[in-house]
Amino acid sequence: MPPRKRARVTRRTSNPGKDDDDDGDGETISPVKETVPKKKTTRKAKEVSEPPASPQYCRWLMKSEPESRLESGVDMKFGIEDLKALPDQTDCWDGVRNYQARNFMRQMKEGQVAFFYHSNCKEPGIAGVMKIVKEAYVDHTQFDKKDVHFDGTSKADNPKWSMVDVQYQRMLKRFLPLSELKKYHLQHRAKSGPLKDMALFTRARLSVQPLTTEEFDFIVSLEDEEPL
DNA sequence: GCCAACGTTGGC
DNA sequence: GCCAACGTTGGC
Repeated sequence: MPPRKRARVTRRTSNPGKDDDDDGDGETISPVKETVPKKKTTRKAKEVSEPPASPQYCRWLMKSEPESRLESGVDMKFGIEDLKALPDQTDCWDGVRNYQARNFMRQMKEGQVAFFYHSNCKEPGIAGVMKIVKEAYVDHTQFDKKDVHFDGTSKADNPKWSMVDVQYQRMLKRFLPLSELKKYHLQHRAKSGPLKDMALFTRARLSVQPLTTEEFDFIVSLEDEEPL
């Protein structure tokens, strides 16, 4: 991994008390309902604790700030151009300090794709596409006292935070501004369309969020449309 | 720079 | 376990 990483997104040092909530990702967004096979006397508790029956997503959206902003003296800037400029155009997505976002990263599988979203900037929106090239592993910055995202409550034998590696794939043919996505979202909410429940609007502050394939495909199709 | 939305903390 | 205070995210 590259030398100096700026962080992205959610920081927050949490505390020992309530940590680990495994993974469930409490969600309200679940597209798929799961019927729990409760019956059966023959089967005992299946394996240990179940991997929570969460719907499995395979498309993602990840936010990062493309413009300079100092946080504790450290520049948080990391836009898609910065990812593209790295060796192998690959980087680890460190610094996520929000349980829901972390849990989504833990669900990511190698080869899946994610939108690179530019947040907290002049023109927020989706800039391009990247690919997950390494599944969730320990985010080392939680143990680095010098890092902005150091978390003193995380223990080496039970690390709290994870990250994945992402690789630049391509820019979108045109930048898709949040304002445009929002128009579609409102339209689709009124008439029912693919973006009616998009997490970008229903869970505004989530820095790592899932997309259904319908949402993803619709958004990609906008590349060839005139700006709304 | 403002501030609404919302996650986290911690007293009780 | 409730909930008020607090801190952060991120659009505008």
